[in-house]
Amino acid sequence: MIRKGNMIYADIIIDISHEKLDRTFQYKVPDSLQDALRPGMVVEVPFGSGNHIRKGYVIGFSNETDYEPERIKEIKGLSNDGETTEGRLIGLAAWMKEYCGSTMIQALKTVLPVQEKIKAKEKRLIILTADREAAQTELQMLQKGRTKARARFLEALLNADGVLPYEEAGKIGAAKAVLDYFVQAGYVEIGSEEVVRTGMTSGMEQPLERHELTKEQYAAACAIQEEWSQEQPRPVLIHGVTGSGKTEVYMELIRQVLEQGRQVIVLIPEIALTYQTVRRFHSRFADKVSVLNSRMSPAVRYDQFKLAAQGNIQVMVGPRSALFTPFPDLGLIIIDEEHEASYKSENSPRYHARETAVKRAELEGANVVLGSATPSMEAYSRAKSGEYRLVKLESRFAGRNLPTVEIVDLREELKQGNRSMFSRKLREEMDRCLENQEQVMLFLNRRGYAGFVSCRACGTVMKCPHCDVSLSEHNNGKLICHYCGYTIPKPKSCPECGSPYIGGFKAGTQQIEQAIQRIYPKARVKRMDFDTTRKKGSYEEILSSFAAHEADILIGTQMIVKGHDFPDVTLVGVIAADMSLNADDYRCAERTFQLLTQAVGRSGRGEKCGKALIQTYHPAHYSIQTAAVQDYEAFYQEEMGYRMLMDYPPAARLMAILGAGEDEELLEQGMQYIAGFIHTFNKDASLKMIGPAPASVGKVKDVYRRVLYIKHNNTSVLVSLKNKVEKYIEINPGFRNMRIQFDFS
DNA sequence: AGCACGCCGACT
DNA sequence: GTCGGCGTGCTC
Repeated sequence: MIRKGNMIYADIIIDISHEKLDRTFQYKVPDSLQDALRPGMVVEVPFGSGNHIRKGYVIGFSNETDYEPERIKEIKGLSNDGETTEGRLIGLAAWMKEYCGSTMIQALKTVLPVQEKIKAKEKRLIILTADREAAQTELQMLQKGRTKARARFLEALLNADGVLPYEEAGKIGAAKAVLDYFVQAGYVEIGSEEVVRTGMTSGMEQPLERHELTKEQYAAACAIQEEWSQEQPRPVLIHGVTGSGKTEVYMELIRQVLEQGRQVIVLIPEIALTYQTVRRFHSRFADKVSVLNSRMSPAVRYDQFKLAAQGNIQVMVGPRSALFTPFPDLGLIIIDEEHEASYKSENSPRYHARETAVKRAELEGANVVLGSATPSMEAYSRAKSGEYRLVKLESRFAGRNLPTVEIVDLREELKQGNRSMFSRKLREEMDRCLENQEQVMLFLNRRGYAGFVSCRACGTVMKCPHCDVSLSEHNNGKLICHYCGYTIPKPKSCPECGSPYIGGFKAGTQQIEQAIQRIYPKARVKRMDFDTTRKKGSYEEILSSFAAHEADILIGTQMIVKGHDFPDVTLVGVIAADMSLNADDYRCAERTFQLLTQAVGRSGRGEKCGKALIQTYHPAHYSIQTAAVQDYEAFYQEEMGYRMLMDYPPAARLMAILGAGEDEELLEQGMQYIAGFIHTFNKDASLKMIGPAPASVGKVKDVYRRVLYIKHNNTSVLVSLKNKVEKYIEINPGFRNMRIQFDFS
């Protein structure tokens, strides 16, 4: 945050330990601190009627106040412990507020471990120190007198054998004053007992196993070290084909950082947080490692963070939120499978772990290493421009060859009269596999699926002429673009070839399962999707039972293509590559490429050679063609051309303004007003505005959603525009009954 | 969390 | 009346 001139007041958060104090207070900035004070700094301020000196965190500045100016106190000075981990995290929150478009409170709640009702991290106890007889006599005295609260309290304490949890005192109606009386009189003491709620660490001790790095892995580690020795080390992107052993390189880097006495955060996609991944880290770094996952209660999570802050662990492995582990001397942040969509937060602040990690590393003098077999367009374009350092791992483990990939044209199948979900080629291959007692995986890439309409004869997909994304079919029989709002009625026949076989794409895992069971009644089939994995642990269960060859065919969505090696799988069938290819957003080609590359890589991981079949109506599409031959570079070039042509990220920056409200008309009006307001800042027409349009999920629980997109090649232009819109919304009461959020990509 | 304020019951 | 314990609510 940049300060313009002298600021009179600073917004300060007092000690974040209590929910009630979870708001900002304004303090005067003394002249002596005018230049030095920055958001994230820790200061000492007088607080409350007793003017007790407390720690506060500076989160922003202003020149105005709603409070009576004469009652505003002055900051006493900088806290002597100056920079703290917490303070730096608050600096990160300030950045998130600015660049991800959220309120400061939302950003703080994301970044700081202390919130919700954390059951006293340190359990406080009231301990009776006087002997019981004296206490008994005192109790009788109190009961005779009018000191009811004191009597009540002492009685409870005696009944509890002289030890009472601190919270109990409040429950039985004994205020602080009552307690103080007894402490003063020497009857009781307030003691504490450390109660550490452990995560999941026991029973995993294993001997340290150390793998020798291959030549290539060693070279990669050296290249990264070389980058780190630079004056200003850049983030490193490891582009390593599947099976090239990125994890081994991570392990080596972690070892080096730990040796320097610094700590490491390892982010992995939620879906990959399996027992096996975790064990890998455990077997290498033993009790230095702790693991976070989103199923953990806030209390357990809090304890994990505390262990980290106290230096009891040095490596934290976890999903997106593990990024905020409060290590005192963070040395390295690793983000594995950097392209994964789960690294982007769905709630405000809608931060991306990659960008946020780079920022945190910058604030704390740490390094960042990203890894992927199919890097995101964002990361790879930065690596190309030199903003990131690119390191490649190109060879696979010996004996593991690429499976042969075949693309099946579903339009041909229709011409030949085959209207089932499985092409003749796929049937043939499945027959062969099952006969040889090998396993089959059938993959349905439904991610981002939103009901596109296509022609089954020629493959034509109904697209928006302005945004070049697929139109989505709505209940009212109309086709809508979720970027600009363009709407047309659903055509009765294909506008290209006139075929009447035009319609929505309907295939689910259940239908596939039923069809398979009809064709292969003897085959043992497992299905894996949201329904079958809802129960805790069932995800692991299905995968390990399939790995143990307890089933012949596994049908599933993207969950089945991550992690886990299945040595007996020799055939992977992608039922309809078009499902992810024709999603209604600009990233669908990228996602399809990533999913197909991963799916193909599942086949032939054992000794036998593997095969993969991709069924599609668009056999010539570049993401399918390049995925089939695993040519990332070719894909990137094509895709980047499209992004540049259409001004989509990373070629330009895209800010989405998301509106939600119960009244559809008011919401539409409000969004139009915002569009009009933005228009006044666009005299030079450098901003490209599209929409407002109904959001992808247009209505959730009777709340309507609209979205407005703004494109510009400069992030800071969009950020300052966001700030203007925020003010505009705050001033105009018409926006009271709708919620506005921002999302940058 | 800590402090003041104001309510209410008992005792001068 | 007035003293003092005890619950409530505010703190820039």
